[in-house]
Amino acid sequence: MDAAQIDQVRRFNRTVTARVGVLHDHYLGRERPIGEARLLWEISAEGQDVRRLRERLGLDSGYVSRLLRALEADGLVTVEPRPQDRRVRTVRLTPDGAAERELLDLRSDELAGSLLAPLNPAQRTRLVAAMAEVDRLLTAAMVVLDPVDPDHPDAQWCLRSYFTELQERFDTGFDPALSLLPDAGELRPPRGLFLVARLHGEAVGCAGLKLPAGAPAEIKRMWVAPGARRLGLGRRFLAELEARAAEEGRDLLRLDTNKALSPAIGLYHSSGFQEVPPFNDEPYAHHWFEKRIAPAAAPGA
Amino acid sequence: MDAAQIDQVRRFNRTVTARVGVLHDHYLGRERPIGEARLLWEISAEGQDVRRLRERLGLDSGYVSRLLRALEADGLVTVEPRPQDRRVRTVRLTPDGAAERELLDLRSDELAGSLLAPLNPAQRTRLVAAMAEVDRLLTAAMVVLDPVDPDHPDAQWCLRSYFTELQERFDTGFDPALSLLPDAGELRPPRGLFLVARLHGEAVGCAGLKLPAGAPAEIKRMWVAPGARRLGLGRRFLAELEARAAEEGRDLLRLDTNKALSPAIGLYHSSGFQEVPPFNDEPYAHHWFEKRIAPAAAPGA
DNA sequence: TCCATTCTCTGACTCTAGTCAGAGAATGGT
DNA sequence: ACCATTCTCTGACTAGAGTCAGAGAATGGA
Repeated sequence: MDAAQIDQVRRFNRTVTARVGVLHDHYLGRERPIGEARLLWEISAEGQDVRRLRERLGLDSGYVSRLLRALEADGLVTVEPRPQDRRVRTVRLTPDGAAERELLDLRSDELAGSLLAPLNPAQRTRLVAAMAEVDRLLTAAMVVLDPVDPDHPDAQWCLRSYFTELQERFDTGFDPALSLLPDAGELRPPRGLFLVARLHGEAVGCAGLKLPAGAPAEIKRMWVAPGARRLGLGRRFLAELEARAAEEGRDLLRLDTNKALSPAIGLYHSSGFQEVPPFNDEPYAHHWFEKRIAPAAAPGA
Repeated sequence: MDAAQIDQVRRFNRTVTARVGVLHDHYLGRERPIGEARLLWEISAEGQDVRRLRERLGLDSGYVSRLLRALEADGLVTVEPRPQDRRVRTVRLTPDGAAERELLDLRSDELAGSLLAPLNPAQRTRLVAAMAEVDRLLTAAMVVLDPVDPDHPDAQWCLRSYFTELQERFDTGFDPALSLLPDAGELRPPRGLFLVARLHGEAVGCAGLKLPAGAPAEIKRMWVAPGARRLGLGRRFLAELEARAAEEGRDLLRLDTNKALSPAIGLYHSSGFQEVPPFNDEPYAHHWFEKRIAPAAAPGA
């Protein structure tokens, strides 16, 4: 990360906060405080728990409560206890609220239009393309990888999605019972670990690492949600697992994969993995890879 | 401007205001109200007129005054009347103020770093490039073209800069006395017009149009400040002047230029101008261009 | 059944941001 | 010398954003 890059990012921040940020608030908050507008914006059609709203917007509970009271008074939302747990309250848009949200969407369109309007068509095309790129990469930068227990709901959700996808993509289908499944203990310290990738707190991918005694470290169950692909997440998982295996003093990383997963195969190749003869009897595997890695001492913190 | 473009811009706005906007304020405003921080940020080392600060930030004069009082009380700035015009007051950073600004810069670097940190080098390079593009195009979109009197200070400043630049770039040097200079009256309605381009209220370019009776319309003194180049401003000037000449019922636009101004020559070619034999005796001209345009009725408003 | 915990809400604040009207000093043109 | 204009500042506001402490209802577990 060199100084010129930092510099460009700074210039970008300046232009963009000046232009987009200010306008955004201005457009959105025309006849409504932006606190209320932001809240309205976050309430989806099916309703949201107050708790979740607070988390997403990072606001004080008292403040959110007050904002909700204001929206309720305007007849834009209803707030009701959730039947299963009456402490938690769920916010829903009324028809009026939905209409108001619609209006915010319209404003958002206007803002977008005002950014493009002064440009000629060629410039517009280039601006939109560059924005898409920035959007994609900033989104990628917002993804966090957390080690979790394989039994954690997020982990379980990822694994279920993973299996469903394999079932669809393998021409033979996929039956977990026939596969060499590591039991959860193998993907939990000290025998391994399991990472979940999250975007805005929502799970969007997973990857497991087996660290068997007396055998090479092995990557298992790497999956990225369709909506989070093309963000370099697979590569990031590989790098992270490699670093962690290295910290454990391992010098070899391996994995197996199915021929149907061609993007993954490309990823392994371009990440320094070499194809090797089968090292296990996984019935769904067609390719086996390994990569020499540099073992490192565990870091201080 | 199609719906897909609008949509992408909206997605961008959301990601960016969520990520950059919020962080920006957060980083910048750690121990100081962001109003003050923004102001501090805008005061350059040589000092700024209060008026200019107000314009750049788009704030109420009373508000700015109050903010300045606060910064002054903290010993970060001094405010003194400008000797030539004691109504205007100039703000200057004290050493403490410069240190504080330094700190803001550091914060800004941290923010930039935090955006890049989770990415791999290839992604960083792409992000930075895309940001530069967005930055450039949004900046371009912020430039406004205003018709002004050729005696207006902004126009005069542009013309002086223009002559200085010609002096440097022509291998013969440039002496305005030898050139075919239109007098100011020729670039002022009804005999012509003069446009100034402004970015954040600051002049960044100019272009004049002669509309002589019984002769083709002629573009004169088109210049773009070095800091505002590569924003498509030259092309925009040409388009604007063409439209205005058309409104006046003209069907031919012409101009002359010096061989040293190769980017301009490229621009003329790519904007539909054809090189023609000399139509005047301008001693500094090597190339003469003209373009047929479609005369139009003057618009209602 | 009791008790710690979770979740939301209310009241009572503080601080920023920003607006508006008008005063007062300088200036430029006549 | 006068007057309209320009520029900055002050006073008097409004309203939005956000914090903090604590009350009260539900819940889950011992």
